[in-house]
Formats: sequence, structure tokens, C-alpha cells
Amino acid sequence: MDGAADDFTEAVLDLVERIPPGRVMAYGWIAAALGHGGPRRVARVMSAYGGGVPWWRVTTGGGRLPPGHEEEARRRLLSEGAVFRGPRVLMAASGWYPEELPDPRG
DNA sequence: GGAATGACGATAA
DNA sequence: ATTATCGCCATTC
Repeated sequence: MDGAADDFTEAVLDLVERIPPGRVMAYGWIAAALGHGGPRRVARVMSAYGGGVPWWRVTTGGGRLPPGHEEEARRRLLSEGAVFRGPRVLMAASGWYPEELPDPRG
């Protein structure tokens, strides 16, 4: 076991919890915001511990909903006012990024 | 130690 | 738009 692993998990969950309603963040964004790890690492955390946070506000880089939970996530996001474009979320409109951190998009 | 796997991402065809 | 392939990173077998 590794204490640092729990630390990373906690950081991911904390960041996901502060995503505003109707907004979404990508796995890669979260990894970039935390400064280490990777998209797969974040996805693993969500898969295991995402049940305690608004996991539906986390999507793939293209606005794709989490596989196996598309129905659920889509329903929730629509309810929160997220902008959809077919089966995906418009990251340009509903994408969110912590203002206190540098934006990877430039 | 090596192969397989996964709620990913980017690129090529 | 869709499929295929590779890279990434930690976990699991």
C-alpha cells in the first residue's frame, strides 16, 4: 500500500467535487490540473471511488460520456443545463477548468 | 518480471 | 464518422 496513492485519489475526488453543475471536466484535464499522473490514472480512481462525487461531470477529452453510464450521465447533465451536441457534451460551452490553475488550452 | 487490462488520448487510414 | 494502433500509467494475474 502506498499513502501517496490515497493522496492522489483524494486530490482527484476533491477536484471533481468542485466542478460546478452543468459543467464538465475531462480525465486528461484533471490529470493536467493535478500536475501528475495521467488520464488512465484518473479514470481508475473514478471507477473505484467515483461513487462519492458527481462523476457524471467527468467526461472524456471529446465530451464523450463514461462508457457504461452514458444514460445516467446524460440525464444528469441535461438536468443541470449542460450543452449537448448529439451524444457528446460541448466542451467549448460546458467545459470547465479551475481558474486558479493554468489552462492547458492556452 | 512479463502480459493483460482499463470510466483515456492522439493520430493514421 | 468509424476502426485500428500506439503511448501512457497503475493495477492485477
